[in-house]
Amino acid sequence: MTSPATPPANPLRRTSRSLPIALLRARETVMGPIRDMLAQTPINEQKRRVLRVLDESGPLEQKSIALAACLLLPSLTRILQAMEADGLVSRTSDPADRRRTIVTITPQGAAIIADHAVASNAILGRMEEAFGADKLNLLLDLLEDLQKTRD
Amino acid sequence: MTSPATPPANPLRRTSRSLPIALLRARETVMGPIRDMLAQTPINEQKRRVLRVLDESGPLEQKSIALAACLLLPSLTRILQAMEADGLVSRTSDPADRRRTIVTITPQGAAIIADHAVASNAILGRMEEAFGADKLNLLLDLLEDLQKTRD
DNA sequence: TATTGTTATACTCTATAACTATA
DNA sequence: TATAGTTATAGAGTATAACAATA
Repeated sequence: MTSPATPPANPLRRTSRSLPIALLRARETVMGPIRDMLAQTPINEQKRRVLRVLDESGPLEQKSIALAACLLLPSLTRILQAMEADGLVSRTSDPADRRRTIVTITPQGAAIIADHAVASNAILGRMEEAFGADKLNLLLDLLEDLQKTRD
Repeated sequence: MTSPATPPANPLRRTSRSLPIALLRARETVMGPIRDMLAQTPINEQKRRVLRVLDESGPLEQKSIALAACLLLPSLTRILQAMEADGLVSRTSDPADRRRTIVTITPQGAAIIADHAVASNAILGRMEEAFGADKLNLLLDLLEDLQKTRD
């Protein structure tokens, strides 16, 4: 006998089929070489996400940055204070709605992201080779779709 | 004109096509309702991962738990001490190699996981409905494949 | 009255190194 | 000499609430 006569009424999925766990494991796999790269630069994962978002979208209010970079506003406040002190971003209050703070990436901040691009693309290239470019694109399509269900 | 005549030499992918960022955003999307569920139970995300892994695999040494649950060994040490004090797991040293500690889920630990199953499966059911069961399975297949590239 | 962002606080995980016990 | 796990420590993110300024 290798299994009970009656399975549990509400069995949980195997952890490899649990989306939260599978996403986390996949992210750890992917982040390994990227963490090695970041260790040689003056920013960490969170600051890199903030710079990537600003570099892509242009100046943004903090609430939008928090959503796009997956950070809570109190965390982002502290991170941006450090980044502003380091000259990576600048902040001005929005003249149209002075509750809002508009954050802009500085040339120094953009330079760090540009410096990462070579190493970053090399890491992705190796991953495409190991995993398959078609599968990688399909995976990114599905992840993008999934994000759209976030209201 | 909507784009510069010559793009940067090493442009970075859009953040929605950056695998680390896309995986993180997808995970945040998925974890929303699961965090609501966990808030009503006596365990947090990390402890739930540990219990899920032990419930699935049976007794394991800590190094294997750390890998499967995406936790560092020092973090796991502290988490398991709390979980043992709460009666969710038990630990014994491996007689075959006394450096190793074998961790086993207790009936109380298994009961917590079983209690989660109904709510957890309901959450996944809603996600299947919003996202599509076929796409979800394809996504899980790809994530499982990606994990295999982790050596 | 609601929203944006800041501050404060307690908790927890991360990351690294040093250490113990065992092999 | 290498490995499994623990301890120590510094740093940082998480989560929540309370608060200020603005709309």
